Amino acid sequence: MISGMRPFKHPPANELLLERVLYALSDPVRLEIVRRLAEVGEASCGELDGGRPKSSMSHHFRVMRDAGLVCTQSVGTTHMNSLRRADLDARFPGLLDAILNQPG
Amino acid sequence: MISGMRPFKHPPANELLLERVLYALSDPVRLEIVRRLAEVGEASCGELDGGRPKSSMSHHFRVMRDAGLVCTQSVGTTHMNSLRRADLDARFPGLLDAILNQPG
DNA sequence: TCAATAGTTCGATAATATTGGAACTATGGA
DNA sequence: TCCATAGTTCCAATATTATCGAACTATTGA
Repeated sequence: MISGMRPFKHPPANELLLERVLYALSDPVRLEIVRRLAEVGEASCGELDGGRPKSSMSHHFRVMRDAGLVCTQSVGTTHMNSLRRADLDARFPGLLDAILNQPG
Repeated sequence: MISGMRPFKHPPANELLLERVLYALSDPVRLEIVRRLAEVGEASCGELDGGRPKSSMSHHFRVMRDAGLVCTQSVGTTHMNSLRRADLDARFPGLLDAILNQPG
């Protein structure tokens, strides 16, 4: 089978909204996930739940996807998530780095 | 009378939380107010409502104060608001500038 | 002292978000 | 084919937030 099933909706970089990005990052769980992704590059959903229920995690990932923070793609039986660094940097220069450099 | 009545609670710089700051800025009304304050330095509440009811504005200013974004002090019969730039820059270096430099 | 102005606080309502269980889908492996 | 794994979707319950009128407080000026 050709990979890349599961048509997750990822908004194009030029349509990302600053407010949405800030909102997505204002939740401790999501901010931690973004930090982790910045470190490790990519990770499955399961690797990033802190023992939290899958449905809750699924919700948080959707918020981050809708905001344009992360990109999710099917790889075998897991969903790999990664930061949309390039898109974010293009649309909001310096923003992501400024946030990730903060204590927290 | 000695000025500076109205003991508004302004959290100390070292206690500011990144999540709270991001949340406060994730609302279009508040983000616009912060942008405006960055331009004009300081302004009363009334100068920054966009025809919105006073009670709504009061709510938004409180959110921003609690997050540590703005400082409010009584001046005569008005409340003057200003960005807590120095405190924010000390606690979250580069964050405020990065956000204010964004389009939107 | 009285009226006007600026803004807060209270209270109710509506809108939005978070949480998590249960059922469902898709994939890979035995 | 059957099972386990990974995650989504659906749903209901709870919690948080936003909005705005009305009543209240503080300050200035007449």
